[in-house]
Amino acid sequence: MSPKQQRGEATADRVLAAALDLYAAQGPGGLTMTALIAETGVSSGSLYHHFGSVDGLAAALYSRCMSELLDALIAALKRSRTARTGVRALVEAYLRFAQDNRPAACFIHASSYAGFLPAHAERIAEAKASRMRWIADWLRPYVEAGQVVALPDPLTEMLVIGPVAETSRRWLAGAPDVDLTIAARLLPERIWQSVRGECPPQDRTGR
Amino acid sequence: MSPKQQRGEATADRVLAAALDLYAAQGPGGLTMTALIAETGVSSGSLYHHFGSVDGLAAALYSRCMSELLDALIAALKRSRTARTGVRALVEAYLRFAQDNRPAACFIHASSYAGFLPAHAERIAEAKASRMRWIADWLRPYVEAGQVVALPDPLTEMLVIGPVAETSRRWLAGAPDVDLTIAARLLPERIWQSVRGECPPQDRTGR
DNA sequence: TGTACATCAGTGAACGCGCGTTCACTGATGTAC
DNA sequence: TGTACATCAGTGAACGCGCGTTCACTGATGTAC
Repeated sequence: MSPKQQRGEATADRVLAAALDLYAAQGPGGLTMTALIAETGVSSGSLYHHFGSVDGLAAALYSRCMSELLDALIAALKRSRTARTGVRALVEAYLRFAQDNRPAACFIHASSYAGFLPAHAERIAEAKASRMRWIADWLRPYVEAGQVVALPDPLTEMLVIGPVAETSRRWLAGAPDVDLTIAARLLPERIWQSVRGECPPQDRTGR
Repeated sequence: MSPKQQRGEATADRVLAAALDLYAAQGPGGLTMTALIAETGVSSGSLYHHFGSVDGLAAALYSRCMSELLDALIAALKRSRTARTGVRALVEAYLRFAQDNRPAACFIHASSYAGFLPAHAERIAEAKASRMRWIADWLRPYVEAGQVVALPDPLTEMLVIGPVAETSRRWLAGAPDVDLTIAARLLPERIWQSVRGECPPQDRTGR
């Protein structure tokens, strides 16, 4: 299922790229084996050799797109030195990812909690878990210091990701009243207000 | 397309109810004309007489579910007398709706921005628009008084709905770490913090 | 360096199934006079 | 109150299409001796 030769990996990559294009161009329902075979020239047998089924292919694509998104978020966090700038950077990075990687963002938002997920849950969790842990680890010290509010497990994530996910979703759907540039300017501070703790930071280095 | 006789409306209702059940039981992909015909005993011709196509049926179902959700939110707002309690009530009502109307919430969250929406956009907007306007009208005075932050059009909605939509979505997908009761206790105040304005309310009537 | 062999990668015709949709039709309901 | 007629509601057999998947096969790659 996972390629053991270079050319195998190459074709798998090529197929996934084409699948994403297809999805972006035709929407859900455009992503079919038949279309993928026609588009890439790869044979059906080869497709099944690599992905096992349509759901397997969708899961692989989802896993890949989600990893890219999380990597973008992590990269943004790495540049941040305070809780506030970190949270703000997370928000900005998410919105920028949606703008720069429309097809991937589309696929992620449409397939979250879709049919193929239960079947390939482990495969997907594998890619997500370590990256989510990294983000949680980054945040933890600030929570312990009281600069970020302490909430049961996924609630802080909901507060930060919720508004940007909803904004992205609506923008991706083509809503004319959503402007990602304006959102990226105004949402970060508002979202920070929703997760900031009672204690301000003790020491302020830098300007 | 819209029924002109009582029995017509009755069957349309019965079909939509069955469609929602089918969706809840089998997920997306379980909602097919074939399955609906088998489930309800209504003939295919009758189905097309009322809904025109599968997409038309999905649009009608979406429109109905969304109206129910928005009505629940409006009902919650009607009981509120301050900006803070209103926003908190909105959050609580959304989460309660998800818990009490799982199939409807499922369908709404999965189909938002799905394939059938562009085709039947007007039909859906019609049901949504007046209710959304009601909510916007409720909020406006508080925005003008500075108790709720003034943001470009959909951003306040994103801040309020985003976290609860994301929380519902994950709970509906069966994530074990999401507890709607805990969310309903902790999210309202946090979300209020994200949309509150600079000016506290001038007069406080009541206790 | 050459050969033998196991594994991986890729082919493409063929399959059956269930999907959405159509259409000529019958039966029920309401309305006008 | 009765009749005629238009419209609405509902039937169900039949259609073709494109989907996901299989399978017996060939070709390429890497590895062991």
